[in-house]
This record gives sequence, structure tokens and C-alpha cells, in this order.
Amino acid sequence: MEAVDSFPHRVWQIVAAIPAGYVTTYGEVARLAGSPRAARQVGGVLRRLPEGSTLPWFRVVNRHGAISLTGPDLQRQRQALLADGVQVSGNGQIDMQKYRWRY
DNA sequence: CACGTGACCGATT
DNA sequence: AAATCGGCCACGT
Repeated sequence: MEAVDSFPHRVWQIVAAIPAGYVTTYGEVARLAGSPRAARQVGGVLRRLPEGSTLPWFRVVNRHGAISLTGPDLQRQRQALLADGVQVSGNGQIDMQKYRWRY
């Protein structure tokens, strides 16, 4: 069994705590998880989520406030955020001043 | 054990 | 302001 304090587990806990209507960054999740330089790994964990996961992975974007996914995946994340009440431009840009989650 | 990889980031052009 | 360059570190192979 996987230890409850493994990196993926911590990432899941943190992402689960992001309230609807807000977003945060990979780097911020990494810091809260205790590995400030492991932002890439946060992306890696979210990429490997099981198919029907309820985790709000779409509330995590890059430091520019842009969606890092490309093509159809970008649009999928954009739609999820719009449904969440977050304004997202066609190319996946979000106003962080307005929507950034303050822990 | 030694690479290669990547939903990233900060500093530096 | 935008692109480039190293560095980072958890995971596969």
C-alpha cells in the first residue's frame, strides 16, 4: 500500500481543498506539498489521475495564469473552469488577480 | 543504479 | 514584454 504522506497523496489533498470559482498554480501546490521545486511533478500527478476522479484538477494552472494543456485537453479544462464560474479566454488565459486562490 | 521525461519555475537575455 | 536557459525532482525503464 502507498504511504498516506506520499507526494501524490499530499497533492491530492491540497487540490481537493481549492474552492470552486478559484484557481492556483502548480508551483503553489508544490510549495504547500512541501517540495517547492517539484512543480513539474504536480503536473505529473494530475496527469495520472484515474479516469473518473472527482478531484478538481482543472483548478490548477501555470504561473502565468494560463492552461498548460494543449488541443482538446485545453478546451476540456477551459469548459470545466467556465462551468465553475471562472472566466477563461479562448486561448486559456485566466485573470489571476481576480481568481487566484489565497491559502 | 543511470538515464530520459515532463499538465513547471525563476532568472536572465 | 516575450523568449530562452538551466535547474528541479518524482517516476518509468
